[in-house]
Amino acid sequence: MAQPLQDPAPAAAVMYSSIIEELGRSIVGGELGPGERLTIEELQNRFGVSRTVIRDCMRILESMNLVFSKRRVGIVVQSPGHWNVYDARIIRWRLEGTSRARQFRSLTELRCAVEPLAAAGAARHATEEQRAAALRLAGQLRALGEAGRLEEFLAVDIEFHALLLSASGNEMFSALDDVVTEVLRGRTNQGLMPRTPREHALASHEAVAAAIARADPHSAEAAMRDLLAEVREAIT
Amino acid sequence: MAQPLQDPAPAAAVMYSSIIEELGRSIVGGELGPGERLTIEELQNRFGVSRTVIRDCMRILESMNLVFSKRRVGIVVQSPGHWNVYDARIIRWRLEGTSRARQFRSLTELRCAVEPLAAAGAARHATEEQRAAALRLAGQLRALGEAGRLEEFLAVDIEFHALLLSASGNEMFSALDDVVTEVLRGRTNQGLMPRTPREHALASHEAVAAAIARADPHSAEAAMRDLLAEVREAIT
DNA sequence: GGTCCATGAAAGATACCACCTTTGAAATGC
DNA sequence: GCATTTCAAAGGTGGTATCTTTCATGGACC
Repeated sequence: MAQPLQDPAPAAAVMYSSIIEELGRSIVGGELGPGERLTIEELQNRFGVSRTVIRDCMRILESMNLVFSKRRVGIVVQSPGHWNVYDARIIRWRLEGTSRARQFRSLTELRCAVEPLAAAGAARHATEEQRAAALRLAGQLRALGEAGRLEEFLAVDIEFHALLLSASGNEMFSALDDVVTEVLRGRTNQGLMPRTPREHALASHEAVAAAIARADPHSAEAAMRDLLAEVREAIT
Repeated sequence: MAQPLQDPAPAAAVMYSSIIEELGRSIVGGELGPGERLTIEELQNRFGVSRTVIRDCMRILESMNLVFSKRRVGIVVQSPGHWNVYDARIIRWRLEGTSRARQFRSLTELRCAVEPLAAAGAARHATEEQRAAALRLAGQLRALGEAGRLEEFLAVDIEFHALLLSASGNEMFSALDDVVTEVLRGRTNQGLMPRTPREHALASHEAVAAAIARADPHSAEAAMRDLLAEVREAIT
């Protein structure tokens, strides 16, 4: 049974994923502009794969509204206005490319819009466990923040916000947890965060958690708005 | 060449779209529960099409995270938590099915979250034409509202809100115009709207438009929040 | 006899190929 | 300038090959 091939890299996990990545990035990055045409045959040659694989890729790109295909014409790149900008892959590609700053700003603004209502929702709908968890996480945030342990602080912060979104009782909100995670992570990595979290931030996290714990939607919403105030100022 | 076949084409515009519709609806509607398995062969027989078509469909459903496929296992239905709930088709299917009420509530809440910030954004970024259009539409709303012409009122209302979203300068917001349209239309059709729009609604539309016209983000946001207040009360 | 791991077989997705059909843009003809 | 023809490219079919995962079988060891 000697496993001669220990090769841990099945690499070609799925053939098309790498093609999707490359084409998606080119479109989102703007190297392939709206109206530009591709053909299946051309892509076959370019990537050295069969028609089937290219077709699969086109179906996927089509369902993200990055392209559409017409007979006799080929595959046409769509203009940005048509893209499914909530698709996780498109969000990722935009954050990787030259439009990072703009995308980051959009996501931050979206977060600022959604989180206050998510907090109110959590105050209404959270389970007992979730309310307890919110208090616990807010406590950890203070401890880690005052100790200046930034990385752990970030991890708990992400957990805290994800908890609120999922407790909000609104699946459209919980689906945004990746967005919020990305924004929080980006803020820390870009050095937009103070060396040690401000007292104000710690206090408002605690206020949000407390309001959720005592099922007080109005206070939860207000506290979250307060928490986000400085974030909003930074982007406007 | 005599076209013997005038056949008005059995609608099957594109083959797979109807299959996607049917399967998507079953999954979203819950007839196909999470973990349930399908195979390509079985679907081939069921719909009487070739493997290629089924594969194309699976690629699309997969990219919406409604299913995932594994070798030797088949195609497995994903649990609702994984779905791309911002995909226009999924939103539509959910609104058609038994989960309509819940989905409607979620979308309304999302709208309430986003529109105030969109209004603020519009006050900052709108073009001169857009500012003028906002004022004009608000004026039309008053006229139509006072005249009790509900259908035209709805159409202009939809146009007004779509304008704000697209003028907001945030593509994540503008991508939600379908959502807002759907919510507005639903409110009217479900008889949630008063016979003639309330004075308060007319006045706050005007206030939003005026704030945008004079590039006053804070007032625009506040006026929009005021406009949405009664909507929010209705869903909580 | 019961538990555990190796082995093999089978099921079903992934991938490639060759070929036919349909569509609609563009060239051509009147 | 309109109708007709042409034809390139996508849509669709079905066959074959490959690969991965599961599941059942069977032997070894406790």
